[in-house]
Amino acid sequence: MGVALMKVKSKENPSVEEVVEILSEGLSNEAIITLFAHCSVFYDGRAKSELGAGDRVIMIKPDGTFLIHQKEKRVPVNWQPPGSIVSFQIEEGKIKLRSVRRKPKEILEVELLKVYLISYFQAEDYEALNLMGSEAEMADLILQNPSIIEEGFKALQKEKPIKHGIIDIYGVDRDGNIVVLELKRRRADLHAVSQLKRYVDALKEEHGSVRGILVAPSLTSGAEKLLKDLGLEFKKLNPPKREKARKGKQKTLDML
Amino acid sequence: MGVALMKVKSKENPSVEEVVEILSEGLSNEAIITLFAHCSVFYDGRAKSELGAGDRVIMIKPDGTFLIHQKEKRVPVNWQPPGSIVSFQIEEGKIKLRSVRRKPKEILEVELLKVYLISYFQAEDYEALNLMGSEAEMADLILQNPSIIEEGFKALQKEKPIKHGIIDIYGVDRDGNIVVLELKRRRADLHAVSQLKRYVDALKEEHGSVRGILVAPSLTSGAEKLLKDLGLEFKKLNPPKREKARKGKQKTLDML
DNA sequence: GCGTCTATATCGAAG
DNA sequence: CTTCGATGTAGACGC
Repeated sequence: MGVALMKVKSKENPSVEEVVEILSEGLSNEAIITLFAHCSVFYDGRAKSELGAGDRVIMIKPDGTFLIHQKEKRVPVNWQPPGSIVSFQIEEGKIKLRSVRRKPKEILEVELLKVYLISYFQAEDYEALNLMGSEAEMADLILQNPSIIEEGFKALQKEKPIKHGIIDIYGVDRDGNIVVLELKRRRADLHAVSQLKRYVDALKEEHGSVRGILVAPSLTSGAEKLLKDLGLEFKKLNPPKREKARKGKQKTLDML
Repeated sequence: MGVALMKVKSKENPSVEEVVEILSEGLSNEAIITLFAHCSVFYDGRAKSELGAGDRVIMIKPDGTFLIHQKEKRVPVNWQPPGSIVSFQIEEGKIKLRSVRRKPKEILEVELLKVYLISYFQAEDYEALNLMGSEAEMADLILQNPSIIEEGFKALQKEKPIKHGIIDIYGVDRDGNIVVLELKRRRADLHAVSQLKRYVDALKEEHGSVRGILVAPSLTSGAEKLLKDLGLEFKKLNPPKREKARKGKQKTLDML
């Protein structure tokens, strides 16, 4: 017995039975389910939280993602990541949604006090994001054109694992000194300087003189001071916004 | 002329005119608007991205938050943060949503090729999340009971600003040595050790011997090695999951 | 699986 | 406003 394959289904002010029906259908159809509901939320896992009753938007994705959004902020107030298992039960005439993550063990429970809208969407999507301006692209730019850093710079290795961490770019300058580059796609802060220092210190245990260069569009005031105190250097570089080869799944003949 | 104040409104497979109507109503009503739509997305700002046509869920919050979710992953594929200004226009019979952030200048554009569902929700919510198990609670625990760290430890200051950064907890041990605590609510990594090292180094410029203790439930293998190499210490401590005083806005008589 | 690191990170607190 | 550090960070990539 197959469930009707509808692209979209929705119901305003549904009864408990209708919520159960649409929820079940959405889950078995691998649809994205959204609810507008008055609800309270409980979470226990890496931390623990309680959220008293209020109106929220709930989204359940076919990959197990579970999101609860309040009317403000970019981030969900509570959530469960992909791979979580969602289920529901009825207690005293109210629906309780439950999402469980196995490792680490985390449980999210939503008590639906009133559902204003339930809907699902059988989304088809074969496209992936093409993002330009990442740190990876800064690295590509430097590897293709090392003199951007300084005349005579030669890049020897990318993502070189060392004793305590992984160096973004490892190379030598015109005088043969070892050079460590730490790249940041945005304004670099104290954290970035400490990271560079850690790499430089690790290499200094083996080589004599090691230069450390922080490559970023700019520095915070504190980063600039610390960099100077530690004898490290700064090279201004903006991340390039270049088109990349398409990575997303393409609709091919095989899929039809 | 006032717009009818409905808590929820929705329309499946709406016409362009109906999308415009519900969108306008939702925006002026300070509602959360969601769309199920086949769309393509363009973003330019701190980075730049393109996303070819596919089915997504779009959410627009009254605070300006703009989210575009694909059917997988916990995070939105594109977004705009709170404070952004949303608008729309019609081009060749298609609706184009546009969200602009002023600083940094960022633009998000969504071309709606087909809308399967549009809905809005006049959400009322006066509750804030009560989260237990944060780093702040570890700090409270230590300040209330310093011997948790070791016999004779005395905490002198919390969040002490120093030359390069801010120390979580600053104190002295039974022998009068300066002690720096760096707290982590989860397994501590290389970054945490580098951070502690930065604070210890800064204090060493003024005081003679300074002890650094990383306080966390556990350490990564690399963090343990680096900690030992740097002569720093580890104290195992789990973040407590304690109830906190309510912080959320409460419905009070004044509001009625 | 763990370890390491990036992110259009977002968010909040403090100066 | 900027700086700084936490986050139930999530996600990716390597081993």
